Order: sequence, then structure tokens, then C-alpha cells
Amino acid sequence: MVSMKDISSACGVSVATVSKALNDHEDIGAETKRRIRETAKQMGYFPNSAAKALKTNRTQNLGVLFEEDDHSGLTHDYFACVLDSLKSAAEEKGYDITFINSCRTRPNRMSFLEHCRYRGFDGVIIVCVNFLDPEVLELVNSDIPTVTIDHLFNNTCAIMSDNVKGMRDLLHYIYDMGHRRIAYIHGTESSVAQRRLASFYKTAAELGLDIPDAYILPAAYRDTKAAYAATEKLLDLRKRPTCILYPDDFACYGGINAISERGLRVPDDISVAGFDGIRIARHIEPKLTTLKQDTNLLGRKAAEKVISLIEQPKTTLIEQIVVEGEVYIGNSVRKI
Amino acid sequence: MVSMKDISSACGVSVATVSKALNDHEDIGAETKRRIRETAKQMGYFPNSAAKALKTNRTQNLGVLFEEDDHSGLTHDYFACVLDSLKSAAEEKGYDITFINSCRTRPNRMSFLEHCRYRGFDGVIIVCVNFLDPEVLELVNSDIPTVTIDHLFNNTCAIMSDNVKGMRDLLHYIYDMGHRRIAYIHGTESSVAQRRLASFYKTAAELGLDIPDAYILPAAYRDTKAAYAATEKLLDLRKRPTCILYPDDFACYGGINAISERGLRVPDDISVAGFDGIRIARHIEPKLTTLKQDTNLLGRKAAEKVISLIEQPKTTLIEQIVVEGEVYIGNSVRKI
DNA sequence: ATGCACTTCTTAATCGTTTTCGTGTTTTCA
DNA sequence: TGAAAACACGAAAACGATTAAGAAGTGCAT
Repeated sequence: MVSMKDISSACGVSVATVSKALNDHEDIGAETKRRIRETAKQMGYFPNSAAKALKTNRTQNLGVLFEEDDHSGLTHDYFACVLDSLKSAAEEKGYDITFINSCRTRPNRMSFLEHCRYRGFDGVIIVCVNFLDPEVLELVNSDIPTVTIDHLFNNTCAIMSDNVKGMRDLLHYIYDMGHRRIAYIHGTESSVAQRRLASFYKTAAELGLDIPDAYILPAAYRDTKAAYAATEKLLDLRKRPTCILYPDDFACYGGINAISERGLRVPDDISVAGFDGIRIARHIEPKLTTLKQDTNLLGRKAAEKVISLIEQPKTTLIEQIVVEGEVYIGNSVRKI
Repeated sequence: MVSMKDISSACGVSVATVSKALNDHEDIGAETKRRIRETAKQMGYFPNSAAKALKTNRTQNLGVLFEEDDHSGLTHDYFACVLDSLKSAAEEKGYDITFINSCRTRPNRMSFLEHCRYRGFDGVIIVCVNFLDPEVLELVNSDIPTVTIDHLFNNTCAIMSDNVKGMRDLLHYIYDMGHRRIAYIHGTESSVAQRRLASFYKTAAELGLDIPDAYILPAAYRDTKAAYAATEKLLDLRKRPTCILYPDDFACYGGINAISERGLRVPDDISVAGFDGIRIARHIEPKLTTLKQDTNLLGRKAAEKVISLIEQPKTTLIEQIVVEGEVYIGNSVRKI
């Protein structure tokens, strides 16, 4: 590997001068600067990130926390899309992306925070994780610039998909399609689930809808079996709903299966709506009517925010950024 | 951050002793070793990866190339699953995962190889990329330990999903279900596509199947529109096939749409089969009969192989490792 | 007592950068 | 003309670790 020393001897200057020339410092002559840069390019020089990091305490590397026990993170369309846009946005600004992990299986285990310090991440984005994990808290409370996605801590920046408005818009659309008996099989165990449920109730009240308790059932996210079971309960009701909302698109298919196994059709006999807007749902009949979350913007905002926290710590607000989604109109909700 | 120097003064020994104690060298007394490790733990010491990398030329970090112009990589279930298992396997061995990119948008652009040198990746795994890109070639031909997935270069290790046997098994299954008029809408522009197509022809010949040219049509991977169009062509044939194979599960849904729009049902009127075994295909009716590729093993093998190349370069074979998939029997292929 | 081999620890150089401070040269201007 | 200011560059320390080589201290045989 060609180092600054090589360039310095090739140019007959000191390493200090080379460093300053390449970093465009003021106190190097224009001609010398040109000459040094020229030969650096010719010799195929690239800096050594480790040496640079050691000296500057900056790695130009972001840690991404993306870990769940059931490995549903990376392989979840929603999070994968967020990560993809996160990655692109970070790369545009010259940052790389490395996964944070806690080396749980290794002998000398590191916590998330320790791992971050070990690698010297300039900033951290928490995408998908059990937010109650004490290690996550430890990380969030550290001095490392941190951005969370879809979860709000009191001292960090958060990029939030607008679940409240999303649910509101979706429910309004369904209402406008003429539905009045609307059931909601809601997700569990997360602030996102709570927000959506609250928004569902509030919007229903605004619209003057009467939602019997039997219309509200829990089912874990992406759990098609649970959604299937919950759907059966709804179909067993004397006054069955005309439209069912699901925790997410994936779970929605569990519901659709329950419906068709009873010989009912979607949307002719009963309407369904999902949440997320995973891509495949646009390619399968019935095309899911769903709330498409803006994963692209979510990832991009997260990257930009954390980089801003790193590079302009003084002037960057600790704020909550809300990203709106939009109702994607498929054909799983029919007009009645 | 607590460094070795802090520990050395706390213990009243030299930094060298601390280093050797922590790295379990022979020439440190048992008691001293214990004491040093004890205080290291107490003081919350963790090494500085940059310093370590600078000195040892080892980063314990793997580069993963996962980039396509259309961003179909991360958001593709197959590759996402491979990456997920890759990540787990690497983490188990103490390696981290960082995405390789070429900073294409930045002023001082780096090639893939340059980026790898800059970050000092110990090894590289090429998962999903345009394999014809000269930059990929440059990377592959470098001295950095490299493993490719689903593509064979002549001088690197490759982890290959067994597309030949996969296609063979799938076709055999379909044959056993009684089908004789079998069409294949095949993927394009990759060695994988070629291998599958060749295996299809060979297996068909072995089975004594007559495959008219009109039964073989191209459609890009994951292109539901193309699959839709190709399916229409097949349905227009006088002697229409009883079963259609698709490039992948995603594309398969394009075909299913074409079929149902003609008022035909899957699998009652016509059978279909996919390839990949994406998870959602097991949750949607009709459950796709497909060849499930073993993404878990693919990712794990790739990580293990590259780490072996790094740690035992002498004794590690440059070989091609083939990972078998298995026919997943859904209900999209019916018995006739 | 001397020499020798161990064992255990230290000294010091090194990896490739960055950065502070200093120095020599040139320019500026009273 | 001479002092101050501006300019262009270099020397050296530092970041936090590793490691070769050397130096004490101990024990044992001679």
C-alpha cells in the first residue's frame, strides 16, 4: 500500500506537507499542492482509514442496529427498504454502514455500546430492535449521536413514520368507500402498535363510527396464523364487519386465507386493508389497499439527521421528524 | 476511553505487559495476567479497533458487496435472507460486516477495491452485483480473500445454490404429478439463468418430454409484467401447457394474475411453480410450489469460507461449494 | 561462587496519519 | 533600509495498540 511517506519521498517534501496538501490546508503553496496531489493520484494513493481514525477519532462509519431474536429484521420488507435507502444516503455523504452487534455468542462479549466504542462509530442509527433491551437504552443514553426509527426516546432524534395520520387516512378512505362496520386486528408490543390503535379509535369517534369491542383483536405483526385466527373470530360474529384492518400486509394474507376458506371473496364479500405497502402486495390479486409508509424518506432522513448530528452538533436540533405515508389504493376494499 | 495505558498505570506495569496479558502471551506471570485482566474488566476496557488494525493489518471486518442499480438487492427476499445468515455467521466468529460501495457520487471516487483497501477489509463477500462490472473483476483479481455467491470466477471461492439439481428436482416433481406439457418462463442475463435453463432442457430430455420452442420464453427476474405477458402468450397457444415454471416466485405472481384474469384457476385449470421459496409465498393462497433455496446455508457457508481463507490461507481450498435446495410443495401444482 | 537457563517484565520502535509549533524565506511598508 | 508580516514548509509528538529484543530476577547444577 502506498502511504504518505511514499508520496513525500517521491515529491521531495515532508509527510506533513503531503498531509496538508491532500487535506487542502491553507499553508501550502499552490504549485506544491498541485504536484503532490498529482503524484498521489498517479501512485494510486488512498488514505488508511485506521490511521486516520486513530488520529482524528472519526471513522466516517455509521453503526446500524438491526437485530431481533427472530431475525425478522433484514428479511422484513419494510425494514429492508429503510436500510437500503439509509445505505444510499449515507454513502452519498461518504459514510459507510456497519452492523452493530453484541457478539452475544463470543467469549468476551461486548454490549452494543461497547461494540460501538470499539469500532468508533461516529453515529448510530437504531432501526429495528427490541427497544426495551437495557443495552439499547445504554446506547441511547451515551454521547454517541443517535437516531432512532419508529421509536421515541426522550433524548434522541427520532424519525417516525406518521402512524397516526396514516391510520387516520386509511380509515377515512375506508369510510368514504361506504364501510361502517370496521374491525381492526392490531399489532402488539410496540409504541407503533399503540399509536395506530389510538388513532383508529380517535378517527372512528370523529367519524361517528360505532366500534364494538369484539371488532378489536390483537395479533402480532407478521403473524399470519394469529391474523387467521382473529379473522375467524370476526367472521363468527353475528354482526360481522364489512372491512377488516390488519397489523401489516404480511399478516393480512393470513386473514385473506381465513376469508377464502369460508368460501368468501375479497373484496366482494368482505374488504381488507393492510399496513406498510410491501411491494409484493401490488403484484398479487387482490392488490392490497394499504398504507404505504415512505421507507425511502425514512431511511434518507435518518442518515441525514445522524450525519448532521455528527458534523454540526451545535446547530442540529434534537427533534422528532415525522414522515407521512400515503394510502395505496389497491382493490381489496370495495365500495358499498 | 480507557486505554492500555490507563490499565498499565493502574496495575503498575508497562503497556506491553498489558497487551501481552490481554492477548494471553506466554511470557506473563499467571498472577499478573489475572490482575491485569481483572482491572481491565473493572475499568471497562475494550480495545481500539483502529489502533489494532493499524498495527496488525487486520480489521476483523468483512466487506459485503451488495449493490445493484435498481436497488433490488437488499429488498430482495432471497438476498436479504442470505445477508442475514451471513451476518449471523460472521458475528459468531467475531467479524463485523460493512457494505462495500464505490462512493460513486463523491468527488474523490474510489473503486470497489480501493474502498476495500481504504477500510482494510480482511475479506470480501460478493453477494449481489453486476458480475460483469470491471470493478468487480478488479476486486476479484486482487489479493483480498474473496467469496462469491451464485457466480463462479476462475480464481475465487464460490458458494453456489444448486440450480441444476434444483431445477431437476422441481421438474421431476411436476412430472410425477402427471404433467407432460410443461412451459418454462426463464430468467435472463445471468449464469444462474443459463444453468437453470440448461438443466430444464436436460431433465426434460431425460424424462422424454417434448418441449416445443413456444413453451420457452424469457422474462427478467422479478418482473411481474414480463411474466404476465409471457403467460398470456402461453395461454394463447393452441396446445397450452398444463404447468408453467417461472423465473422466481415474485414473477410467478405476475403469471398467476394473467391466468386468473382469463377466468382460469390455479391449480385447477393450470399449475404454476416458482423458484426461490420466498417466505410470503407460503402464506398466500395458492401456496406456491417452488424450489426453496437454502439461503441460510448459503450465507453461513460464505462467511465461514471467507473467514477460513483469512485465517488459514494455506490450507483452505479454492473451491466451489454447492448448496442444495429442496422442492417446497405448496398447492400450486395439482395432480393430473 | 559462577555460569546457565528460565521466567517475567520493560524498552523502544513501529503502523499511517494529523497537528502544533517552529523556522527560514520572501514580501510589505514606514 | 530594516522590522514586521506573510508565506511555505518541516520536525516531532501523538493517537492506541503490537512485538522484537533486551534486562532483571530466580533457581539449579557445577
